[in-house]
Amino acid sequence: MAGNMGWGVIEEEGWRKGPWTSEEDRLLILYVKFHGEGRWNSAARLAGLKRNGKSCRLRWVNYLRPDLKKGQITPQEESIIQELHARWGNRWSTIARSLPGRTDNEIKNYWRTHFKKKMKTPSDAAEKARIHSSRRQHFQQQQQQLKQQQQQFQFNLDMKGIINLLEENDHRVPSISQEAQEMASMYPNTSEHQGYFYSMFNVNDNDNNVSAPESSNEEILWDGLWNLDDVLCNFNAASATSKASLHNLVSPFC
DNA sequence: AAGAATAACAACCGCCTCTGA
DNA sequence: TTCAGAGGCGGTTGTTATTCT
Repeated sequence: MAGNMGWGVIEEEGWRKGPWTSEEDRLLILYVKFHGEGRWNSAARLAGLKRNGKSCRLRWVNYLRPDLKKGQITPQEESIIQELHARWGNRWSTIARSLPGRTDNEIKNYWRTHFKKKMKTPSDAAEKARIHSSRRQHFQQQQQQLKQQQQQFQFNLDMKGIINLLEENDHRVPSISQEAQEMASMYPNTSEHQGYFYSMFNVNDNDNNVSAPESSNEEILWDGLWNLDDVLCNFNAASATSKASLHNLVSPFC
């Protein structure tokens, strides 16, 4: 819904406000994918987002986290919410911990729109709300699927563009640095590029988890990734190893 | 058909706590 | 011990979508 909400985008002291764009979402997802959650002010800076840290955190926690459960609150969840609210009151984050995939914001909104209403009119409001919610849910699921398909398509296009540019430059720099060759020997079951990538991001062949690079050089490399212009600009001056790592960094997305 | 009412929820605000220098 | 910055939390607002009259 955020994308089509008509809030004017306010710029205050350089910070953007209002609804997030799909591009901003994409940048934030990429940041978290490689740096992990936390250090949200850094996220804003490194990802090139003109958002403050709080806004980044909120967007991730309430909307972008991959483990979020989409869809209607189930009757089981509803009864849990009622029970826990009776016990803890408006401690939404505490309640949310008992409902995996649900956020405190979501539960808070649900409570306000459902239970407060129910307390006023205990008639057939619940049934009407359920029907209404079901219809709305169906519509939203369709819209969500469509949006995700569009975003994935655009994302793949972007990444393929980067890959193509990297490959063009690969032809101009045929030699592989000694470091890359060492990494290739350390990871004999992979290409030298993958070996460097794995070592750089602390992953192995059996591990899909990727952690953030630690050294300052790697951070510089990482920072450069966030802006395609920067990538291309730095590329001409970068080592073959760095280019290989850049290449492998974006490959999984294509 | 049109306007009013309501539901839903993303996003912001302000306060509080925690943590590290 | 103090202080500043980061992050967490609950309350609230603003907007769109949908239903009702």
